[in-house]
Amino acid sequence: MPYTVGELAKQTGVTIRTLHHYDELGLVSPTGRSAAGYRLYDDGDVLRLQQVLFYRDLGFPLDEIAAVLDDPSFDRAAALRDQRAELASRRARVDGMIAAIDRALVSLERGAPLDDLPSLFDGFDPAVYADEALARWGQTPEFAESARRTKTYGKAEWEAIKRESDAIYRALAALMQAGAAPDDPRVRAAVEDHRDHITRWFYPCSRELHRGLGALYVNDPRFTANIDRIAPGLARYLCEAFAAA
Amino acid sequence: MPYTVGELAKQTGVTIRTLHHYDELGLVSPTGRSAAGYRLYDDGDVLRLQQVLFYRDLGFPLDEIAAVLDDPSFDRAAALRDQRAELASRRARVDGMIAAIDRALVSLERGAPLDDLPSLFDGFDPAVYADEALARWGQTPEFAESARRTKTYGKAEWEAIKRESDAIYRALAALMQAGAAPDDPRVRAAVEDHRDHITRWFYPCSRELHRGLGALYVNDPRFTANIDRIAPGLARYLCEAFAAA
DNA sequence: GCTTGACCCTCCCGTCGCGTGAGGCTGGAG
DNA sequence: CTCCAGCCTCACGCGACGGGAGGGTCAAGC
Repeated sequence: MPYTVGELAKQTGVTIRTLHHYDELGLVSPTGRSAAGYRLYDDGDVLRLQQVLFYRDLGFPLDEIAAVLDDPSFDRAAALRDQRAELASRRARVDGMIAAIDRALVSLERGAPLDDLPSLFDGFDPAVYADEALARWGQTPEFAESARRTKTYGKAEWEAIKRESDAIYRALAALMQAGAAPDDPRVRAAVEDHRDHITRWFYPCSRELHRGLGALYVNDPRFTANIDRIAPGLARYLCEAFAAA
Repeated sequence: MPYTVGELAKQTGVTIRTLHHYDELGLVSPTGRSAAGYRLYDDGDVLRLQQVLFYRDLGFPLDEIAAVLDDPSFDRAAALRDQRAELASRRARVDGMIAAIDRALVSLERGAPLDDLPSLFDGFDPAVYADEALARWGQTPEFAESARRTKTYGKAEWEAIKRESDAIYRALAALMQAGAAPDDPRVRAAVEDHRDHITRWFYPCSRELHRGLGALYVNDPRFTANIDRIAPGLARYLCEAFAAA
């Protein structure tokens, strides 16, 4: 005894529109049609639908569900593990947003009237930059200029600096992950962006100074950890890229 | 010194397309245009963009961002708390999916060849139903019929039963939350669906028996908790609705 | 003065999983 | 024969852009 869309919808808790959708995708197509064109689902179709809904409830996209179900040789366990990893990273992103909201709420309570203060450098205090510079470059004129200029920066500037550097790092991380060599022209361009960023915000940065900065990124675990948070191995890659420019 | 789209994109790490998008939404519109029609963003526009990106990174939808930024009297703290709650429920959903995947992986490892076994009743063993029925209805013929029939049910059937009952409960929860009275005709229809569901899967369920079931839902904390997981207060509402039918 | 290449513009279709109609047949009950 | 519930096929809409087509603009080098 075959089911019509309405009956099947009631049984499975999906809407009729969803059944239509799955039919036009070829994901769950009724075996038969009545003379008037009504969709008629038999028991096999119902089973198929339940399998689809099983994977859907696990967050799989519909095209992957089709792939899993239509290929008996598909490695289900691997698919589940992949999906688990995907969900885990989704959860991590949500956790990050929640943490950022909590930080914003705290600083709001502390009386900061602007709620756009940027929960800056999340966890990486700009003061660390200053300490680093002091320890390494001591009394160099570059440090003096940087200190003089950064002293005048407010929240807006630090926000801008962080966004800009993040953008550059992300671009370089993407190139790294795409397998671009450190002397690839696109990498060189991004490296120049970074040097320009340092020059505009901190001090005039020569290529030589820039190479030194690259060395710092791999030799100081605090810098390494912070940079590698964007992408594992990025600090080392930056060091090589800065040297190749 | 105003910025063009490309310059601003580099500074902020967004794409040019995103800037176009925000412009056509009126979310961040450049103050000026060059003679040739190029968008020219001044410092105020940049600030505005950074505020938008701040909220975007917290997961706010763009229309809410516009509302927050365009209304100075907007309660930012409340908006942040609301968004936090939204993210928390998103996180809970992802957690549920991950837990379901883990259960599926475990049963796959245990050698179950079908990966569509449904991680049934997540945490609510069907055996509980049996125990309940035994304690309450002892030797009634209804229990006998139910026991005889459910004995033959396999995974597929239990899956179907759960889906069907979930669908009915969700429909009733929606009606409850919409403020429908327990004797509302739509509620009556859904109640009949539920009674029919019991009759088809377990035992012939008269209206009287159904009322008894409703009482069980509020008097037994296990049932209450399980049902209220779908929506708080649903168990009580069901009891009233079953009585009003 | 002209070409080149990098930049900019405005449409406009595609994504993903359906929701939500519009406009029109069909099937069983009264 | 008439109702009304239920079915059908389009087809647009959402959210936040991605990406490309087709075409103007700007600074630099020849």
